[in-house]
Amino acid sequence: MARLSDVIEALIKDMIEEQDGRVEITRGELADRVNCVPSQITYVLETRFTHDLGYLVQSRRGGGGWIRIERIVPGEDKSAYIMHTVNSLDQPLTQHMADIYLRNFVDYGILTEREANLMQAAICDQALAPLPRRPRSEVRTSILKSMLVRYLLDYGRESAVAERETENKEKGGKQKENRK
Amino acid sequence: MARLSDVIEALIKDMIEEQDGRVEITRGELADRVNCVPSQITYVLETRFTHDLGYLVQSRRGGGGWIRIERIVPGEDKSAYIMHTVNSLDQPLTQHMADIYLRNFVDYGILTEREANLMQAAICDQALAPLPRRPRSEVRTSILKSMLVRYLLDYGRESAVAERETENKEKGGKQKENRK
DNA sequence: TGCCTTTGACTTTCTTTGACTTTCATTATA
DNA sequence: TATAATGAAAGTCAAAGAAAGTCAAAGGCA
Repeated sequence: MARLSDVIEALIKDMIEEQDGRVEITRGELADRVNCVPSQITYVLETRFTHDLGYLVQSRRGGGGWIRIERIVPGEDKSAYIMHTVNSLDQPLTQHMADIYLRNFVDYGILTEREANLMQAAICDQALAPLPRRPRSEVRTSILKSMLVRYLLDYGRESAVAERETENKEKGGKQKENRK
Repeated sequence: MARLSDVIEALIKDMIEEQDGRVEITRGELADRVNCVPSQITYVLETRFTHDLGYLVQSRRGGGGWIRIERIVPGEDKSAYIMHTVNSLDQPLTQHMADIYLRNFVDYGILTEREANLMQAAICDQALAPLPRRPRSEVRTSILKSMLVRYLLDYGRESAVAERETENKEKGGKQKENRK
């Protein structure tokens, strides 16, 4: 018998598929649809929509609150490389090690120097100075993963837009703004 | 959707933009336009138009009273705007507050959406999840500042390169490709 | 038996509302 | 003319509302 969590997972994935890689909905509404308590949604998001799997999850509390789940566009050239790194990252990272990863990305033409610099600024010792060493290296890993997935997400969208535009041009059709 | 506060925020920003960086209006009239109680305007001003975000809000009570909202830093000078933020930021930031800062940058064309997204990924709750709430907000401030400063550094370098290239062109000299 | 799942009571974060207070300009009054 | 009354603002603050988050206990299943 299908576990509830599996049903929720499938539902979310369907919605993501239908909606161009991104869902925004209230946790409560999602819970209503499958008749479960809201906290179960949280559980599913935490266990099945992780960075490693290429998802970003955000939320906002209070009136008008929501949860948002976004997924990278798989199958791009870059994405395999970056996701491979994301998946292999599971140990705490020193700044030095993180720098090496970033340098590699630049050397292989995956990231521009600017992009790498920005990421470096987020995970350098100075930025994380308020933290003791222990959680510092842990959170460094987490931040790096988050940024890499985000990068991929926007990168994928951009190429998708570019493709669509090329198609339109080929068809000689006129294009209209389709991003809100 | 349509959180009232968001509508009010957008409305005020539009008015500021149209009127060259400053609006003067009665709180009551603003409230009437969006059909809310006047104190909600106060709430929006307090949360979205603070000094740190680059605004100066003044008001006068009594008959003929008004509120005035003004951008502190002129819109054209991107680096001044970012520096203002870096300098005035020193309180711990919730993700929600950080998002407001980033959206402000995007609204004024200081960061592209992608750049803001990338920064957002570095300071979102999901990325900082390994941390307990207390140090989390503190380190968020620190990371954001670090990224903004780095952004400025590279931004400066880039405009310096652009300038140099212009100079070279003017001299008719040929230029070396030194940046992607 | 040990790991997932499921549940629900309780907490925290944001937003909206409204009753009450303070301040100011204008007008009326002594 | 000096003061008092009036009305028109904005300010304050706490309560109610609307979400999501947390966490530990209970339930299943390999």
